[in-house]
Amino acid sequence: MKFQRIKGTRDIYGKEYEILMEFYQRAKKTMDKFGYSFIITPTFEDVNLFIHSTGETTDIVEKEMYVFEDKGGRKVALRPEGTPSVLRAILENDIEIPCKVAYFANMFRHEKPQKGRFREFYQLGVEYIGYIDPLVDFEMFLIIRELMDIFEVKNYYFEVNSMGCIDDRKRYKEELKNYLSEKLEVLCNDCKRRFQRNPLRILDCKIDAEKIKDFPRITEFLCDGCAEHFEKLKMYLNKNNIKFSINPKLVRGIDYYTKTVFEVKSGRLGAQDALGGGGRYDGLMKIIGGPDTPACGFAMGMERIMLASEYKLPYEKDLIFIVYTSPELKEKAYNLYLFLTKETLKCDIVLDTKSLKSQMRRANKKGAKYVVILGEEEEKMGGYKIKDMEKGEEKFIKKENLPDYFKNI
RNA sequence: GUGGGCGUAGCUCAACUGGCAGAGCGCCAGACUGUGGCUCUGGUGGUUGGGGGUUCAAGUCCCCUCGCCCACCCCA
Repeated sequence: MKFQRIKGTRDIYGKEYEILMEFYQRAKKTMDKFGYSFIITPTFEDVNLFIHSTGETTDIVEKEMYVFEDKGGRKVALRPEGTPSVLRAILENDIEIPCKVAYFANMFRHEKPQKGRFREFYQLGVEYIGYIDPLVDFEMFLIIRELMDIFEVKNYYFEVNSMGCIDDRKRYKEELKNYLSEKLEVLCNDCKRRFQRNPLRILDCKIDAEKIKDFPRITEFLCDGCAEHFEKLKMYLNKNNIKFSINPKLVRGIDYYTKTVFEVKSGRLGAQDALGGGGRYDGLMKIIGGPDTPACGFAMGMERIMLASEYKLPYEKDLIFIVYTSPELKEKAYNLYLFLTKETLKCDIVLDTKSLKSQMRRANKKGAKYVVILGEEEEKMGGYKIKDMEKGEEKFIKKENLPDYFKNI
Protein backbone atom coordinates (compact mmCIF):
# COMPACT_ATOMS: atom_id res chain seq x y z
CA MET A 1 0.00 0.00 0.00
CA LYS A 2 1.32 3.34 -1.04
CA PHE A 3 0.19 6.67 0.27
CA GLN A 4 0.53 10.17 -0.99
CA ARG A 5 0.03 13.46 0.70
CA ILE A 6 -3.35 15.15 0.64
CA LYS A 7 -3.90 17.51 -2.29
CA GLY A 8 -2.56 20.97 -1.64
CA THR A 9 -0.28 19.94 1.23
CA ARG A 10 3.48 19.81 1.09
CA ASP A 11 6.44 18.11 2.70
CA ILE A 12 8.97 20.73 3.68
CA TYR A 13 12.47 19.34 3.98
CA GLY A 14 16.10 19.92 3.06
CA LYS A 15 16.97 23.40 1.87
CA GLU A 16 13.41 24.64 1.95
CA TYR A 17 13.11 23.70 5.59
CA GLU A 18 16.37 25.47 6.37
CA ILE A 19 15.20 28.62 4.60
CA LEU A 20 11.80 28.62 6.31
CA MET A 21 13.43 28.28 9.72
CA GLU A 22 16.01 30.94 8.91
CA PHE A 23 13.16 33.27 7.95
CA TYR A 24 11.39 32.46 11.17
CA GLN A 25 14.51 33.30 13.19
CA ARG A 26 14.95 36.57 11.35
CA ALA A 27 11.28 37.50 11.73
CA LYS A 28 11.46 36.69 15.42
CA LYS A 29 14.41 39.02 15.83
CA THR A 30 12.66 41.83 13.98
CA MET A 31 9.42 41.45 15.92
CA ASP A 32 11.39 41.42 19.18
CA LYS A 33 12.89 44.75 18.20
CA PHE A 34 9.45 46.23 17.65
CA GLY A 35 8.29 44.90 21.00
CA TYR A 36 5.97 42.13 19.82
CA SER A 37 5.69 38.83 21.63
CA PHE A 38 4.95 35.59 19.86
CA ILE A 39 1.94 33.43 20.54
CA ILE A 40 0.94 29.89 19.62
CA THR A 41 -2.78 29.26 19.47
CA PRO A 42 -4.48 25.94 18.72
CA THR A 43 -4.58 24.65 15.17
CA PHE A 44 -8.33 24.22 15.45
CA GLU A 45 -11.04 26.26 17.07
CA ASP A 46 -14.78 26.36 17.53
CA VAL A 47 -16.07 26.92 14.01
CA ASN A 48 -18.24 29.78 15.24
CA LEU A 49 -15.20 31.86 16.07
CA PHE A 50 -14.47 32.17 12.38
CA ILE A 51 -18.08 32.42 11.29
CA HIS A 52 -18.55 35.43 13.54
CA SER A 53 -15.24 37.16 13.00
CA THR A 54 -13.99 36.35 9.53
CA GLY A 55 -17.54 36.66 8.31
CA GLU A 56 -20.38 34.43 7.24
CA THR A 57 -20.50 35.71 3.68
CA THR A 58 -16.77 35.51 2.99
CA ASP A 59 -15.43 32.84 0.68
CA ILE A 60 -13.08 31.73 3.42
CA VAL A 61 -15.93 30.76 5.72
CA GLU A 62 -18.49 29.90 3.10
CA LYS A 63 -16.50 27.36 1.12
CA GLU A 64 -12.88 27.13 2.17
CA MET A 65 -12.91 26.00 5.78
CA TYR A 66 -12.00 22.52 6.91
CA VAL A 67 -14.82 21.79 9.33
CA PHE A 68 -15.42 18.59 11.25
CA GLU A 69 -17.12 17.28 14.29
CA ASP A 70 -14.97 15.90 17.09
CA LYS A 71 -15.87 12.96 19.28
CA GLY A 72 -17.57 15.24 21.77
CA GLY A 73 -19.87 16.51 19.05
CA ARG A 74 -18.18 19.92 18.87
CA LYS A 75 -18.06 21.64 15.52
CA VAL A 76 -14.45 22.42 14.92
CA ALA A 77 -12.53 24.20 12.15
CA LEU A 78 -8.89 24.12 11.16
CA ARG A 79 -7.90 27.77 11.35
CA PRO A 80 -8.15 29.52 7.97
CA GLU A 81 -6.47 32.64 9.38
CA GLY A 82 -4.84 33.76 12.59
CA THR A 83 -6.45 36.99 13.73
CA PRO A 84 -9.66 35.57 15.31
CA SER A 85 -7.66 33.06 17.35
CA VAL A 86 -5.28 35.71 18.61
CA LEU A 87 -8.10 37.97 19.76
CA ARG A 88 -9.85 35.06 21.39
CA ALA A 89 -6.64 34.15 23.21
CA ILE A 90 -6.15 37.71 24.42
CA LEU A 91 -9.63 37.76 25.89
CA GLU A 92 -9.52 34.26 27.29
CA ASN A 93 -6.16 34.77 29.01
CA ASP A 94 -6.85 38.34 30.11
CA ILE A 95 -3.75 39.54 28.32
CA GLU A 96 -3.33 43.22 29.04
CA ILE A 97 -4.40 45.59 26.28
CA PRO A 98 -2.75 47.39 24.54
CA CYS A 99 -0.62 44.54 23.31
CA LYS A 100 1.52 43.58 20.36
CA VAL A 101 1.41 39.99 19.24
CA ALA A 102 2.93 37.97 16.41
CA TYR A 103 2.58 34.40 15.24
CA PHE A 104 4.14 32.00 12.77
CA ALA A 105 1.75 29.21 12.00
CA ASN A 106 0.13 26.96 9.43
CA MET A 107 -3.29 27.88 8.07
CA PHE A 108 -5.82 25.77 6.17
CA ARG A 109 -8.07 26.69 3.30
CA HIS A 110 -9.79 24.28 0.98
CA GLU A 111 -8.99 25.99 -2.31
CA LYS A 112 -7.79 24.62 -5.60
CA PRO A 113 -3.99 24.73 -5.42
CA GLN A 114 -1.96 26.76 -7.87
CA LYS A 115 1.27 28.74 -7.93
CA GLY A 116 1.81 30.23 -4.49
CA ARG A 117 -1.38 28.76 -3.11
CA PHE A 118 -1.79 25.66 -1.00
CA ARG A 119 -4.40 24.13 1.24
CA GLU A 120 -2.00 24.18 4.15
CA PHE A 121 0.34 27.13 4.20
CA TYR A 122 2.43 29.13 6.63
CA GLN A 123 1.73 32.66 7.70
CA LEU A 124 3.62 35.21 9.68
CA GLY A 125 1.02 37.37 11.35
CA VAL A 126 1.28 40.57 13.34
CA GLU A 127 -1.44 42.21 15.46
CA TYR A 128 -1.29 45.51 17.33
CA ILE A 129 -4.29 45.79 19.64
CA GLY A 130 -5.48 48.80 21.60
CA TYR A 131 -4.95 52.06 19.76
CA ILE A 132 -6.98 53.98 17.21
CA ASP A 133 -3.91 56.06 16.35
CA PRO A 134 -2.93 55.98 12.63
CA LEU A 135 0.65 55.55 13.82
CA VAL A 136 -0.33 51.94 14.47
CA ASP A 137 -1.38 51.51 10.83
CA PHE A 138 1.85 53.15 9.83
CA GLU A 139 3.85 50.76 11.98
CA MET A 140 2.49 47.84 9.97
CA PHE A 141 4.07 49.26 6.85
CA LEU A 142 7.32 49.91 8.67
CA ILE A 143 7.46 46.33 9.90
CA ILE A 144 6.64 44.94 6.48
CA ARG A 145 9.38 47.05 4.94
CA GLU A 146 11.84 45.64 7.41
CA LEU A 147 10.60 42.08 6.89
CA MET A 148 10.88 42.40 3.13
CA ASP A 149 14.40 43.55 3.70
CA ILE A 150 15.44 40.63 5.87
CA PHE A 151 13.60 38.14 3.63
CA GLU A 152 15.46 39.66 0.70
CA VAL A 153 12.35 40.39 -1.30
CA LYS A 154 13.20 43.16 -3.73
CA ASN A 155 10.37 44.12 -6.03
CA TYR A 156 7.38 44.55 -3.82
CA TYR A 157 4.84 47.34 -3.68
CA PHE A 158 2.07 48.49 -1.40
CA GLU A 159 -1.54 49.07 -2.32
CA VAL A 160 -3.67 50.97 0.16
CA ASN A 161 -7.32 51.86 0.57
CA SER A 162 -9.69 52.91 3.31
CA MET A 163 -12.95 51.12 4.00
CA GLY A 164 -14.16 53.72 6.49
CA CYS A 165 -16.04 52.87 9.65
CA ILE A 166 -19.18 50.75 9.78
CA ASP A 167 -21.44 53.73 9.04
CA ASP A 168 -19.29 54.91 6.15
CA ARG A 169 -19.38 51.50 4.66
CA LYS A 170 -23.14 51.26 5.01
CA ARG A 171 -23.60 54.56 3.19
CA TYR A 172 -21.08 53.61 0.56
CA LYS A 173 -22.71 50.23 -0.04
CA GLU A 174 -26.00 52.01 -0.78
CA GLU A 175 -24.29 54.41 -3.13
CA LEU A 176 -22.49 51.59 -4.90
CA LYS A 177 -25.68 49.60 -5.22
CA ASN A 178 -27.40 52.59 -6.72
CA TYR A 179 -24.66 52.97 -9.23
CA LEU A 180 -24.49 49.26 -10.05
CA SER A 181 -28.24 48.73 -10.31
CA GLU A 182 -28.22 50.60 -13.61
CA LYS A 183 -25.46 48.38 -14.96
CA LEU A 184 -26.64 45.14 -13.45
CA GLU A 185 -27.84 43.67 -16.72
CA VAL A 186 -24.49 43.91 -18.45
CA LEU A 187 -22.49 42.46 -15.56
CA CYS A 188 -21.25 38.87 -15.44
CA ASN A 189 -23.20 36.21 -13.57
CA ASP A 190 -20.85 36.20 -10.62
CA CYS A 191 -21.35 39.91 -10.18
CA LYS A 192 -25.11 39.61 -10.40
CA ARG A 193 -24.94 37.16 -7.55
CA ARG A 194 -22.57 39.39 -5.58
CA PHE A 195 -24.86 42.38 -5.99
CA GLN A 196 -27.18 41.14 -3.28
CA ARG A 197 -24.76 39.40 -1.01
CA ASN A 198 -21.60 41.50 -1.08
CA PRO A 199 -21.62 44.34 -3.65
CA LEU A 200 -18.13 45.49 -2.65
CA ARG A 201 -16.73 42.34 -4.21
CA ILE A 202 -17.89 43.46 -7.65
CA LEU A 203 -15.06 45.98 -7.61
CA ASP A 204 -12.63 43.05 -7.69
CA CYS A 205 -14.12 41.55 -10.84
CA LYS A 206 -11.73 41.48 -13.76
CA ILE A 207 -14.36 40.74 -16.38
CA ASP A 208 -16.46 43.78 -15.61
CA ALA A 209 -13.64 46.19 -14.76
CA GLU A 210 -14.15 48.25 -17.93
CA LYS A 211 -17.91 48.50 -17.51
CA ILE A 212 -17.71 49.99 -14.05
CA LYS A 213 -14.76 52.30 -14.57
CA ASP A 214 -16.50 55.33 -13.11
CA PHE A 215 -17.69 53.62 -9.94
CA PRO A 216 -17.96 55.81 -6.84
CA ARG A 217 -14.79 55.82 -4.72
CA ILE A 218 -15.20 54.83 -1.11
CA THR A 219 -12.65 57.41 -0.05
CA GLU A 220 -15.17 60.08 -1.04
CA PHE A 221 -17.69 58.71 1.43
CA LEU A 222 -15.53 58.69 4.53
CA CYS A 223 -16.67 60.55 7.62
CA ASP A 224 -14.40 63.30 8.94
CA GLY A 225 -12.72 61.00 11.45
CA CYS A 226 -11.95 58.26 8.93
CA ALA A 227 -10.84 60.76 6.30
CA GLU A 228 -8.43 62.35 8.73
CA HIS A 229 -7.14 58.95 9.80
CA PHE A 230 -6.43 58.06 6.18
CA GLU A 231 -4.76 61.42 5.50
CA LYS A 232 -2.48 61.03 8.48
CA LEU A 233 -1.46 57.54 7.46
CA LYS A 234 -0.62 58.75 3.96
CA MET A 235 1.38 61.58 5.46
CA TYR A 236 3.39 59.23 7.69
CA LEU A 237 4.08 56.97 4.75
CA ASN A 238 5.21 59.83 2.54
CA LYS A 239 7.39 61.33 5.25
CA ASN A 240 9.15 58.01 5.73
CA ASN A 241 9.56 57.39 2.06
CA ILE A 242 7.35 54.30 1.95
CA LYS A 243 5.98 54.14 -1.55
CA PHE A 244 2.41 53.06 -2.07
CA SER A 245 -0.43 53.46 -4.50
CA ILE A 246 -4.06 53.93 -3.66
CA ASN A 247 -6.24 51.17 -5.03
CA PRO A 248 -9.89 52.16 -4.64
CA LYS A 249 -10.90 48.61 -5.60
CA LEU A 250 -8.99 47.02 -2.75
CA VAL A 251 -11.74 45.73 -0.44
CA ARG A 252 -10.28 42.42 0.79
CA GLY A 253 -12.15 39.25 1.43
CA ILE A 254 -12.58 39.42 5.16
CA ASP A 255 -15.54 41.22 6.72
CA TYR A 256 -14.01 42.76 9.81
CA TYR A 257 -11.82 45.42 8.23
CA THR A 258 -12.44 49.08 8.96
CA LYS A 259 -10.55 52.15 7.81
CA THR A 260 -7.14 51.15 6.49
CA VAL A 261 -6.72 48.09 4.28
CA PHE A 262 -3.56 47.21 2.37
CA GLU A 263 -1.73 44.53 0.44
CA VAL A 264 1.92 43.92 -0.34
CA LYS A 265 2.40 42.54 -3.81
CA SER A 266 5.17 41.18 -5.94
CA GLY A 267 5.57 40.85 -9.67
CA ARG A 268 7.45 37.54 -9.29
CA LEU A 269 4.52 35.43 -8.24
CA GLY A 270 2.13 34.89 -11.11
CA ALA A 271 -1.57 35.32 -10.52
CA GLN A 272 -1.44 35.03 -6.74
CA ASP A 273 0.59 38.17 -6.36
CA ALA A 274 -0.22 39.13 -2.76
CA LEU A 275 2.68 38.47 -0.42
CA GLY A 276 0.68 39.75 2.45
CA GLY A 277 -2.27 41.83 3.44
CA GLY A 278 -4.05 43.32 6.34
CA GLY A 279 -5.71 46.33 7.79
CA ARG A 280 -7.51 47.82 10.72
CA TYR A 281 -10.27 45.93 12.46
CA ASP A 282 -11.70 48.24 15.09
CA GLY A 283 -14.94 46.34 15.57
CA LEU A 284 -13.71 42.78 15.83
CA MET A 285 -12.88 42.59 19.51
CA LYS A 286 -16.42 43.56 20.39
CA ILE A 287 -17.89 41.07 17.95
CA ILE A 288 -16.21 38.18 19.75
CA GLY A 289 -17.43 39.37 23.12
CA GLY A 290 -14.66 41.63 24.32
CA PRO A 291 -14.41 45.33 25.07
CA ASP A 292 -14.72 47.73 22.17
CA THR A 293 -11.04 47.82 21.21
CA PRO A 294 -9.40 49.15 18.04
CA ALA A 295 -6.66 47.09 16.41
CA CYS A 296 -4.63 46.67 13.25
CA GLY A 297 -2.64 43.83 11.76
CA PHE A 298 -1.46 41.88 8.76
CA ALA A 299 -0.34 38.44 7.67
CA MET A 300 2.18 37.29 5.11
CA GLY A 301 2.28 34.01 3.19
CA MET A 302 5.63 32.37 3.78
CA GLU A 303 5.47 30.18 0.68
CA ARG A 304 4.95 33.29 -1.42
CA ILE A 305 7.73 35.09 0.41
CA MET A 306 10.03 32.22 -0.44
CA LEU A 307 8.97 32.38 -4.09
CA ALA A 308 9.69 36.09 -4.25
CA SER A 309 12.85 36.01 -2.15
CA GLU A 310 16.35 36.17 -3.55
CA TYR A 311 17.81 34.68 -0.40
CA LYS A 312 20.31 31.86 -0.85
CA LEU A 313 21.41 29.55 1.93
CA PRO A 314 24.98 30.25 2.94
CA TYR A 315 27.42 27.64 1.74
CA GLU A 316 28.68 26.25 5.01
CA LYS A 317 31.29 23.56 4.74
CA ASP A 318 31.77 22.49 8.31
CA LEU A 319 30.90 18.81 8.27
CA ILE A 320 33.34 16.34 9.76
CA PHE A 321 33.00 12.85 8.38
CA ILE A 322 34.33 9.80 10.17
CA VAL A 323 35.50 6.79 8.17
CA TYR A 324 37.01 3.47 9.23
CA THR A 325 38.99 0.85 7.42
CA SER A 326 37.46 -2.35 8.75
CA PRO A 327 34.26 -3.57 10.37
CA GLU A 328 36.17 -4.22 13.61
CA LEU A 329 36.80 -0.49 13.96
CA LYS A 330 33.18 0.51 13.48
CA GLU A 331 32.32 0.79 17.15
CA LYS A 332 35.44 2.81 17.87
CA ALA A 333 34.55 5.08 15.00
CA TYR A 334 31.05 5.43 16.32
CA ASN A 335 32.36 6.38 19.76
CA LEU A 336 34.48 9.05 18.13
CA TYR A 337 31.38 10.31 16.37
CA LEU A 338 29.53 10.52 19.68
CA PHE A 339 32.46 12.29 21.26
CA LEU A 340 32.58 14.90 18.52
CA THR A 341 28.85 15.57 18.67
CA LYS A 342 29.37 16.39 22.34
CA GLU A 343 31.86 19.00 21.23
CA THR A 344 28.88 20.34 19.19
CA LEU A 345 30.64 19.70 15.95
CA LYS A 346 28.61 18.76 12.91
CA CYS A 347 29.57 15.22 12.04
CA ASP A 348 28.42 12.08 10.32
CA ILE A 349 29.41 8.47 9.79
CA VAL A 350 28.17 5.55 7.67
CA LEU A 351 27.07 2.45 9.51
CA ASP A 352 26.82 -0.14 6.77
CA THR A 353 30.17 -1.73 6.27
CA LYS A 354 31.56 -0.42 3.05
CA SER A 355 34.93 0.06 1.48
CA LEU A 356 36.98 3.03 2.51
CA LYS A 357 36.59 4.34 -1.01
CA SER A 358 32.84 4.21 -0.77
CA GLN A 359 32.90 6.00 2.58
CA MET A 360 35.10 8.69 1.12
CA ARG A 361 32.69 9.10 -1.76
CA ARG A 362 29.84 9.54 0.67
CA ALA A 363 31.86 12.10 2.66
CA ASN A 364 32.51 14.06 -0.48
CA LYS A 365 28.88 13.96 -1.54
CA LYS A 366 27.75 15.23 1.82
CA GLY A 367 30.12 18.13 1.50
CA ALA A 368 32.52 17.20 4.28
CA LYS A 369 35.26 19.67 5.05
CA TYR A 370 37.33 17.15 6.98
CA VAL A 371 37.44 13.38 7.08
CA VAL A 372 38.76 11.65 10.17
CA ILE A 373 40.22 8.28 9.20
CA LEU A 374 40.33 5.47 11.73
CA GLY A 375 42.66 2.73 10.58
CA GLU A 376 44.76 -0.09 11.99
CA GLU A 377 48.00 1.80 11.49
CA GLU A 378 46.67 4.94 13.14
CA GLU A 379 45.28 2.87 15.98
CA LYS A 380 48.75 1.51 16.69
CA MET A 381 50.13 5.01 16.72
CA GLY A 382 47.37 6.21 19.05
CA GLY A 383 45.70 8.69 16.74
CA TYR A 384 43.83 9.43 13.53
CA LYS A 385 44.57 10.68 10.11
CA ILE A 386 42.70 13.83 9.17
CA LYS A 387 42.12 14.71 5.57
CA ASP A 388 41.31 18.23 4.48
CA MET A 389 38.90 17.59 1.62
CA GLU A 390 39.42 20.92 -0.07
CA LYS A 391 43.20 20.89 -0.06
CA GLY A 392 43.50 17.14 -0.31
CA GLU A 393 46.15 17.16 2.42
CA GLU A 394 46.45 14.58 5.18
CA LYS A 395 47.85 14.93 8.65
CA PHE A 396 48.35 12.49 11.52
CA ILE A 397 47.06 13.62 14.87
CA LYS A 398 47.19 12.16 18.37
CA LYS A 399 43.86 11.23 19.93
CA GLU A 400 44.16 13.77 22.73
CA ASN A 401 44.79 16.61 20.30
CA LEU A 402 41.68 16.03 18.22
CA PRO A 403 39.26 18.42 19.97
CA ASP A 404 41.76 21.24 19.78
CA TYR A 405 42.35 20.57 16.11
CA PHE A 406 38.73 21.34 15.28
CA LYS A 407 38.37 24.23 17.71
CA ASN A 408 39.08 26.89 15.15
CA ILE A 409 37.66 25.66 11.88
C1' G B 1 -16.31 24.70 -7.61
C1' U B 2 -15.04 25.89 -13.38
C1' G B 3 -11.53 25.74 -17.49
C1' G B 4 -6.69 24.44 -20.06
C1' G B 5 -2.04 21.57 -20.03
C1' C B 6 0.48 17.22 -18.23
C1' G B 7 1.53 12.09 -15.72
C1' U B 8 7.08 6.89 -19.17
C1' A B 9 13.64 4.58 -14.51
C1' G B 10 15.38 8.29 -8.33
C1' C B 11 15.57 13.18 -11.77
C1' U B 12 15.07 15.58 -16.91
C1' C B 13 12.91 13.75 -21.04
C1' A B 14 12.71 10.34 -25.99
C1' A B 15 9.67 6.29 -28.36
C1' C B 16 6.52 8.05 -36.41
C1' U B 17 0.20 6.91 -38.75
C1' G B 18 -0.85 1.33 -32.48
C1' G B 19 4.36 -3.21 -33.64
C1' C B 20 10.44 -6.01 -28.80
C1' A B 21 10.03 0.55 -23.46
C1' G B 22 15.13 3.99 -24.55
C1' A B 23 18.92 8.13 -23.56
C1' G B 24 21.37 11.57 -20.40
C1' C B 25 22.08 12.56 -15.40
C1' G B 26 21.92 10.04 -10.66
C1' C B 27 22.86 5.62 -7.84
C1' C B 28 26.21 1.12 -7.07
C1' A B 29 30.86 -0.95 -8.28
C1' G B 30 35.64 -1.56 -10.79
C1' A B 31 40.03 0.70 -13.16
C1' C B 32 43.23 2.90 -8.24
C1' U B 33 45.50 -3.62 -2.93
C1' G B 34 43.31 1.35 3.30
C1' U B 35 41.64 7.69 0.21
C1' G B 36 36.62 11.65 -2.40
C1' G B 37 36.12 15.07 -6.73
C1' C B 38 38.06 14.45 -12.85
C1' U B 39 38.19 10.53 -16.62
C1' C B 40 37.10 5.65 -18.52
C1' U B 41 34.47 0.83 -18.02
C1' G B 42 30.60 -2.12 -16.27
C1' G B 43 26.15 -2.78 -13.41
C1' U B 44 21.39 -1.48 -11.03
C1' G B 45 17.19 0.62 -12.42
C1' G B 46 9.90 0.25 -15.12
C1' U B 47 2.82 -2.86 -13.08
C1' U B 48 4.47 3.69 -18.85
C1' G B 49 -0.14 7.26 -12.09
C1' G B 50 -4.44 3.54 -11.19
C1' G B 51 -8.83 0.82 -13.23
C1' G B 52 -11.69 -0.72 -17.35
C1' G B 53 -12.53 -1.04 -22.77
C1' U B 54 -11.24 -1.52 -28.34
C1' U B 55 -7.39 -4.64 -30.88
C1' C B 56 -3.77 -10.32 -33.05
C1' A B 57 -1.04 -6.27 -30.57
C1' A B 58 -1.92 -0.17 -26.39
C1' G B 59 3.05 4.27 -23.47
C1' U B 60 0.22 5.55 -28.04
C1' C B 61 -6.97 5.10 -29.33
C1' C B 62 -11.80 5.43 -26.02
C1' C B 63 -14.19 5.78 -20.99
C1' C B 64 -13.61 6.35 -15.70
C1' U B 65 -10.48 7.72 -11.66
C1' C B 66 -6.27 9.81 -8.86
C1' G B 67 -2.41 13.31 -8.83
C1' C B 68 0.58 17.54 -10.51
C1' C B 69 1.00 22.38 -13.04
C1' C B 70 -1.32 26.95 -14.77
C1' A B 71 -5.47 30.10 -14.94
C1' C B 72 -10.64 31.67 -13.18
C1' C B 73 -13.03 32.53 -8.44
C1' C B 74 -10.81 34.23 -4.01
C1' C B 75 -6.71 35.18 -1.22
C1' A B 76 -1.49 34.79 1.93
